[in-house]
Amino acid sequence: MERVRVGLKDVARLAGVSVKTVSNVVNGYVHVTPATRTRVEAAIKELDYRPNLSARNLRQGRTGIIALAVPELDIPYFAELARLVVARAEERGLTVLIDQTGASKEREQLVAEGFRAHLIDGLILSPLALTPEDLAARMDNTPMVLLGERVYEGPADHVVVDNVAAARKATLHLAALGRRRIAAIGAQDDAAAESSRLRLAGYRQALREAGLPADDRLVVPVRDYHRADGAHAMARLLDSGQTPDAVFCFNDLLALGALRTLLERGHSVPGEVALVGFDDIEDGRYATPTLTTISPDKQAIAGLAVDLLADRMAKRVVQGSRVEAREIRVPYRLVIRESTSG
Amino acid sequence: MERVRVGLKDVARLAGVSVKTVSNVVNGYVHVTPATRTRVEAAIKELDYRPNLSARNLRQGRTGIIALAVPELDIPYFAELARLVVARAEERGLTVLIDQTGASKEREQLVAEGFRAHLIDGLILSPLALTPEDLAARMDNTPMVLLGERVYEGPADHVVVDNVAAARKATLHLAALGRRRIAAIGAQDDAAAESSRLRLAGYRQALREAGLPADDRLVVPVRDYHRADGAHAMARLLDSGQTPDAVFCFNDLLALGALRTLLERGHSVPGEVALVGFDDIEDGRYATPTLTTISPDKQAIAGLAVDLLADRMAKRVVQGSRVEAREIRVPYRLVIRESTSG
DNA sequence: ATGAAAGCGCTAACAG
DNA sequence: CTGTTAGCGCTTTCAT
Repeated sequence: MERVRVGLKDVARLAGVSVKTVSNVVNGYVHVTPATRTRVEAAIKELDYRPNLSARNLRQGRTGIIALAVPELDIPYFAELARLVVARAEERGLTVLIDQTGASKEREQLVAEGFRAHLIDGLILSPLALTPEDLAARMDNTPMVLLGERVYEGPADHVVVDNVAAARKATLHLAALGRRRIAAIGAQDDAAAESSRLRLAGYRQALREAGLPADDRLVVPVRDYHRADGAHAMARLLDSGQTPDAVFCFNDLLALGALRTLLERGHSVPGEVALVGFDDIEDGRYATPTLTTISPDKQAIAGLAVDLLADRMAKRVVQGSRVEAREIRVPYRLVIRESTSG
Repeated sequence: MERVRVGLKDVARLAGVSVKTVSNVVNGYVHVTPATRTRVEAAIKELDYRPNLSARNLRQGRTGIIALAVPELDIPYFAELARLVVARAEERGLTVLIDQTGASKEREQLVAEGFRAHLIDGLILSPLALTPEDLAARMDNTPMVLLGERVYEGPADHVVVDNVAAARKATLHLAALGRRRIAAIGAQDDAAAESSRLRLAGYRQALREAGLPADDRLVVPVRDYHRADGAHAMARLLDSGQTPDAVFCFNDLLALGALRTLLERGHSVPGEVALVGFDDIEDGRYATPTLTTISPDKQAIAGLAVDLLADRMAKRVVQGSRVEAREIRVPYRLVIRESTSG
């Protein structure tokens, strides 16, 4: 038994009205007699009619779909963000489609250049490999909101956390504990690695303020921001003989990896080495010791990203794309847990 | 400066050919003179033409979009699955849109009943709250693939792991270590909680085989499968005076929560209490001690789900929806780590 | 308050 | 190998 394709026309016929009237009912217009409305609604239910979105989209020139482009969905920070973005979008009647860039410059560029043109109305992008120049040179004019530090002056909104200030705060916390040899894990050579650069700056600034010497042997570069990178970085640091008494890791995954290496080798945390991360992912709250970390307001990040994007999408319809780029700073907190206070 | 809406017609005019020819080029048809092709391609680049997907979809009756419905994106198991599904779908030219059901029956039903009708061509659903009856009563006939144990005989494919056998294997592993008081964390009252029911069955079967008494005080129910639930369940177990010498947790998050509680209270793992989880999420590989777990082949789950779905979508076009429901069993392994072998 | 008809951009017959 | 044309299902003037 094959379900029949049912359209507005069929509903109209059954209800004995015109297509326009059915459309009005479906779209909740006001000027419809209650009687007519009831009749139409009955017909809709009877036929199990569902509007064809493709047709509606074609007609209206929009789809109600936005894309969220993140490096990878199973990086907890982005998974948490994605959950919040999807939830907020839903509240606003928007559907979210996910693009995974793998932090590859090519994929990020593809996404930014709108390879989903005509399918999405807007884009939330977490650029990792794209340089400010790349972004400034963007041709596509689909509304876009960028997540992460501001790196670009084009007509795109940014939702940012003050990475320098947050990294400084994390490092000062370690210094205040009396730690003198504070290492940093998470430096990246890559020119595009904005947040790495900024967190490093905050770390160095804090050392200066605390009157501690900046020892480059305590700054460990990583390839990626995964647990494995943190574990390897920590191992390299220990192997080099540069045992620190504290480590600021540029994200929680690095910190969890580093923690693993430390415990594996019999170092006590925070006894011998104190540890701070960045992101406040749930893992850190259940690690042993629990992880001190910088906690950005993810709810705000996701909510604002969707709101800004929706606003820009609306504006675009009315007045082209001539809207000032806005930058919104989101609050963060230092959450002190056992890895610095056990 | 407003970008002009450019369509096939414009490209055709510029290239001096008909729309059909442009369409042929765009869709990579064979019968096009190289010369013509080049000319058309030049025009496309010149105008920065992008096909309007809504129009194409409307015409073809499909969208190339599939939905992945999971309880929540930041549950690591589902995040890992989502990453793999999105990646595999992309390989097949499909776009994935995410629905978060929050394991709510209402939301799951909405998704299964096709509230995205005409927007998606197919659906991959991980049902948590839906009962077999709910699913059997499904009206919508969008192709669907179910993830998890088979609970339903309708025309939907299933990608499953043998929960009973896997749980049995995990429990037998603990018994083989000489543990006698093996607890289980993760029972659920909910009638819809298939995998909980099955894992519990496997656990009990293993106890019987190992000649161990089944003590219901060692079976701890939970509300959800999050870290917090595991932590609380373990606390309740310890508080009840029923200290076990091993615990089989029905997923890794429960195990990580339980681990936290054990360490917090000074119990050694695996010394006093050995621990096994289920899912093999990355967290478990970096916990201290690292977590022994059942590792389902997630790559296979995601890949097969997409493949089965794509196959069913193709078949539907050809021959309606008359295809046997298929059930595919995916392999799993017991991965022994420190939490049972330290 | 409702109806009639045009057309969004594309693909697929059907011609040639 | 390429051109012409008819809709896909919907919203939206413009009438009534």
